[in-house]
Amino acid sequence: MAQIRDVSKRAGVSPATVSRAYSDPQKLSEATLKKVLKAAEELDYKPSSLAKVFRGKRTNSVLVMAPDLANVLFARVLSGIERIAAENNYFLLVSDTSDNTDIERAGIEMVETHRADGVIQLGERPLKRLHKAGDDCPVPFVHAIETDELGPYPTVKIDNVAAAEAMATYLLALGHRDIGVLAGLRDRRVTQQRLEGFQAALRAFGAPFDPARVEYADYSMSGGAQAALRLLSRDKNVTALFCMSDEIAIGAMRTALDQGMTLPGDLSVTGFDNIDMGQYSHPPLTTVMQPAERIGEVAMTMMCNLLNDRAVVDKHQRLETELVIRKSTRRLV
Amino acid sequence: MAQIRDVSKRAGVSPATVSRAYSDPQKLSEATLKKVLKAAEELDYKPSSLAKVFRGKRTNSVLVMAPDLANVLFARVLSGIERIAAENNYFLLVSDTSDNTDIERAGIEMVETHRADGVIQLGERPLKRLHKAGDDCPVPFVHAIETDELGPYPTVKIDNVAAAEAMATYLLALGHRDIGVLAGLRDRRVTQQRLEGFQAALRAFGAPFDPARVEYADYSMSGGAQAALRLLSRDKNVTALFCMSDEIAIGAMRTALDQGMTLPGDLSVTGFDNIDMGQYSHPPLTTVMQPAERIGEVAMTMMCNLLNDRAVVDKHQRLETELVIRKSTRRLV
DNA sequence: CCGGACAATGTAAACGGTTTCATTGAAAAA
DNA sequence: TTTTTCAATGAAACCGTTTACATTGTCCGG
Repeated sequence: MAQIRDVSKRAGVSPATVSRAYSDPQKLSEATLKKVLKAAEELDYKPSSLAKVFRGKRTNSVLVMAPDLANVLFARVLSGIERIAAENNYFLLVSDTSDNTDIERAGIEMVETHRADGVIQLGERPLKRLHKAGDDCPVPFVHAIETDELGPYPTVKIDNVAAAEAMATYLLALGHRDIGVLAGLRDRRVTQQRLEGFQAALRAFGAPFDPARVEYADYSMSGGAQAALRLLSRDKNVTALFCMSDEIAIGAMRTALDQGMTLPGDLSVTGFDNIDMGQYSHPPLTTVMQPAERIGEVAMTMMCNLLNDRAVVDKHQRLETELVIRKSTRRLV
Repeated sequence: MAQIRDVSKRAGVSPATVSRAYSDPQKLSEATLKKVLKAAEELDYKPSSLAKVFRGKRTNSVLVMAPDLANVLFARVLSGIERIAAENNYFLLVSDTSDNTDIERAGIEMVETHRADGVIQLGERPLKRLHKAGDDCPVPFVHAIETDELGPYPTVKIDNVAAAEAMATYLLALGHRDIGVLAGLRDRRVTQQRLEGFQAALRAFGAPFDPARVEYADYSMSGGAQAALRLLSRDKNVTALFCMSDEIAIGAMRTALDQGMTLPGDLSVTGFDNIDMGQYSHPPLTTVMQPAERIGEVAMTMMCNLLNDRAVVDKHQRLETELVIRKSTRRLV
């Protein structure tokens, strides 16, 4: 591969001039520029971005850590991040953190060792080192989706408690009082928040909250199916199921159907997130829309600001959610 | 940030010795090693992997180009790639190629310009430059999922025509003769291959193929729903729908249900890929399993071999598929 | 007791660009 | 004409490691 020196020789100029031809061409005279470009062309020269990056101390890439890439929601967020990244000429390093506990270290080290300029985290695993850093982050960091707003870094998410409350309120307004909850992983912040919202709605309606009507599941269809089975076989009186993700809801509906129930005749079911699938499930799923791509876009935009020392205007953004009413819920007569 | 020089000074050794403490410690005496490590610890020194990479000419990262990250199938493949990458200490650069036509160039340039050591492509957009390169690739390259096996680079995929033929055969064996086809994007290789398999099965059963019973859709649920609507309203006689992806099938089932048909009573439907959702659709979807994660794993394994100058044993791998019989199909009486 | 081999470490040259600072020459100002 | 200014370019240092080669010292066989 041709190098800058080869080009400079062939063009009869210094390496510095060739460099300038790429970094700021208007610094060069018309003639020189043309000469250099021609030589470069002839030698099929491409500046090694590695060398550039090394010199410049900027990798132009950011690390995205996601708990599960195969999960639709995260995939959509990633997709949003990607778009903004591409627009701003950043590359994305992605890592699927799954169950790995060393990930925290790894993520930060990526930037400490100059592999990435910053990191965007989607999952919730708390990064202790970032927290104790006080008000300024050791590395450019953005936390999205499952985050409290306690760290020194910017966050993007929806207002989970408000969204859950809205959904529960809808169910209550339809006349449901015996509502089962198919919660997500017990120790996840989102789970807690959505539960909180659910309870708030109950309180507002003066309805009691029965902890025995809560089942926990991982955020998957099979988890939802199993949790529904446990709940439904224990408690025949629930008329509605408040599920903390669309996947859980879809799994639950499968179980209900398998048990011979009709939907929403015997049981109203609500989801969360509004993944594509909800539109095509049977029955189509009532859910709350979470703007996943948008969250990704905002997160990456924040990162760009961080990296360019621009102030992040809105440090903790909460994006709007929206109730999506479809056919999996009905008024209780 | 502390540098190697700082550490070397504090430990009273040369930078080279510090370097060796990390790259091959057994070259150093017990005492020196301890001294160096202690100094490094005290200074919180982390070798700049950027500098290392620059010197070593190896980035230890590979670029993955996917047509659509939000698509479950690709997300799963990516997930498989990630696992193997992590095992081998590679990082993943991912880019969503979507509709961008300049991507070919970009991908190859990434390695030419030393941002990545190799590229794994999932989509089918043909890379002309690779093709004309003859028998050796200009860059380490692996093509997965939607690929012919013509290029000089290794490929992983399933045998789409055989799989489609198996599925169609199953439908024919159930007694179906009037089978509509909900194909994917017309110009995609997979689409062609699956259609070919379908036709082969018909031939084997001596059944005629009616091109008017083929509708094309993008590989999405909404595409499937629309295509089904077109086909079903034009042709009342089809007793089965052969869909080229689970998404298409799920969309089609929605349409059928909305038209008041019962499934599989009035219409048998088959999918392709075996995404999770198929298990939970209504009715559960008969489909052909495509080992997406495995494909990712194999692809990344091939890449590792390529990058370590190990021979790629099986240049063109075709992974096993499997018919998954569920409830969306029934015998025609 | 000496030369050779080897283990442990140091020296300095890469790696391939960018960037600061210096130089040159020509145009503009005096 | 002389001085000033500025645009265009070149020379060389620099980014932070690795590594080929050189050096030192020790141990061992002859």
